Amino acid sequence: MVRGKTQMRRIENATSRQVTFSKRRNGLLKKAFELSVLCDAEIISLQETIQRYLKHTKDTTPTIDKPTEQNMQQLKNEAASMVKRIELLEVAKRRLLGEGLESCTIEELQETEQQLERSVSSVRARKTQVFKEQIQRLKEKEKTLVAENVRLSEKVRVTNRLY
Amino acid sequence: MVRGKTQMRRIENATSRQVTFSKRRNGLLKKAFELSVLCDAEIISLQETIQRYLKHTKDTTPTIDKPTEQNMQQLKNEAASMVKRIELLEVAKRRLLGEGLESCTIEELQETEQQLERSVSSVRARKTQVFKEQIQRLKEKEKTLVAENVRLSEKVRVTNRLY
DNA sequence: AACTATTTATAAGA
DNA sequence: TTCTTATAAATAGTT
Repeated sequence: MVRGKTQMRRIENATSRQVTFSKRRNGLLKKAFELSVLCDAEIISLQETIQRYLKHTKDTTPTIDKPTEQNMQQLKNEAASMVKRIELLEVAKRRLLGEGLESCTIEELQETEQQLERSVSSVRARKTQVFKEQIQRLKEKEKTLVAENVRLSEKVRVTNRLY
Repeated sequence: MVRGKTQMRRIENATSRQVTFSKRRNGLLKKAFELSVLCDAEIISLQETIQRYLKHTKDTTPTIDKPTEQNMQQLKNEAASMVKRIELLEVAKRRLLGEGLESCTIEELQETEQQLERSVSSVRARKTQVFKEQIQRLKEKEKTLVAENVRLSEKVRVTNRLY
């Protein structure tokens, strides 16, 4: 975040990690406190705040208009599954970022490695394609420009003959 | 905190308060997540992190379980940010899987390629480490077995001398 | 929802 | 750990 944007990945050096943790924790606590002062009515309690963070159902929930215990419960259940989904996605993403590998078996590591190799291939193939398309466009442009030049040259020659 | 430092006290205007709450909460969650990524060993999980920090927020009575229109609306609002988060995670994951690259710019492709290369390196490094540990364990086992063999051989020799 | 002028947070260094 | 400082990030008020 400073002196050249840091990568959003696990800090490998244990000391730096501890220092960063300490600093950022202080920052986070400060901001949480500020939020509680500025908006106190909105921060209801620890648990609720977390639940709020965890909410949602797209349109799987047919517009619940009546605020009943049952509807509230349903929303909360859906929230729970959303959370689970987010956690799974985060784990998968982290693995693809090459993080949190300590808990992987050799088989999982192999599989991840192979997947990453496939991914790299796809990305490179796409890059090549994009470049080729760009070159193609440039060549076509060149062709029309050359044609235009020929046309203009001819015009100039004709004009010169007239004078 | 901008355009003339704001006072650190409850925002009286309900609309402003709601807006500020929403903005700052997003900031807080983002920072909590960053902390969890940067210092993962120190942080158990995103949720716990948030819990930990929001513990310090004012504990004005939980109106939480009462099914009021307001609470329902809150739940629905929170839903939106969850969905957004899931969508972002899915996009990120797909990209790391080498899918859905059509919409990427060359720069994005380059960045993804580099990230994938870093990931592959991490995975391979971890594999190497696991193998080395395994070999180390086997060598130690070997050593104890050899020692045991020596001991047994000696015993046999002594025994043979007796008869 | 976006913008932007400022404030705030913070990474690295001392 | 604490302080400093250059720079990145957050955000209050505005549009």
